[in-house]
Amino acid sequence: MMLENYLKECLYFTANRLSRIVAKMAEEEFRISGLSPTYAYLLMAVYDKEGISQKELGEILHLNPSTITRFIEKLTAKNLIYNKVEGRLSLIYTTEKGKELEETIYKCWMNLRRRYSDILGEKEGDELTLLLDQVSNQLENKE
Amino acid sequence: MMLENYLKECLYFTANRLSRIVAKMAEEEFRISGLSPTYAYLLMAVYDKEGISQKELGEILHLNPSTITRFIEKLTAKNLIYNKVEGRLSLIYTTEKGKELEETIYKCWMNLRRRYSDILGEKEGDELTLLLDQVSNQLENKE
DNA sequence: TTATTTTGTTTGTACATACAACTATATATT
DNA sequence: AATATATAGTTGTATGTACAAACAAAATAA
Repeated sequence: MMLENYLKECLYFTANRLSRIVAKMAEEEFRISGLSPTYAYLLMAVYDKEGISQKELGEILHLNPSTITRFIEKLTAKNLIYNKVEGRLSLIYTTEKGKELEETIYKCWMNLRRRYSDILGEKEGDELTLLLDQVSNQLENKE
Repeated sequence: MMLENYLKECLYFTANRLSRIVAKMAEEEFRISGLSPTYAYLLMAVYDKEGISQKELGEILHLNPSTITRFIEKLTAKNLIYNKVEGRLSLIYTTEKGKELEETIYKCWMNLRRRYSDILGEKEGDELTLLLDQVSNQLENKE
């Protein structure tokens, strides 16, 4: 069998490739917010729950604690969030400047969605997204 | 709407998450080869065509030229491949030591496949993989 | 034949992310 | 109350990958 077939029959390879393609699109769409997409999503999580802990952020975003720490650092440096240490917890809040970004981020989110929907079809895009979510859950629970 | 819904409705987020989960599985399965999966795939591409150029490697693996250069460096340092410069091309060949890895890599590839098939179902896993390949092609051609 | 453009590769730099080891706080056990 | 264990966050370090700019060779135009 030819190599290309091996590759396209490997979930690691195809998932990885798709992820890079979509990541590039997402970076472009979020550029006007001045943030890369994951940072924007972290902010969204704080809009959703002011005073959220880092642990919760990690759970929602499916990122490692150390990654969260690093993201918090950067967003704090940009003066978009701040944290209040409460015992061993570090609770995260948006600053005024952070709040001002909410509209923009939401717009980016919509633009990204429209961008791939235009190519894949709205229904197909949504179904794919849902499918990937379910598959991830399966893979994470079953081991 | 709650944030978690926004996230699982975003292809960037779900594709990225899946990719990280599968990447971790793949790294574990390829560990016995001493290579991370993408390096192993590069080697497979050289098995498939001794004397392949870096450009071709990039096209097959869907990686940037600069990334290929870096991978070549590492695999050369491990004495698994070598290159022959031919004009402006750099042609890649496997060394003896590289050839010895072929069996092992193939086994890792199979193990990885079995591992996620056991969770997702063989048919479902294959269909998903094919779907991701098609979606990636769509997204890359349509812009 | 020289000058220009194109093509393939490399180098510097940057970023998202992870893991392992560590620190600090909180809870449970003796 | 003192000690042990669990939990939350941080720090050092590593890795895969990309982009932009540089470089070198080849192809084309002058």
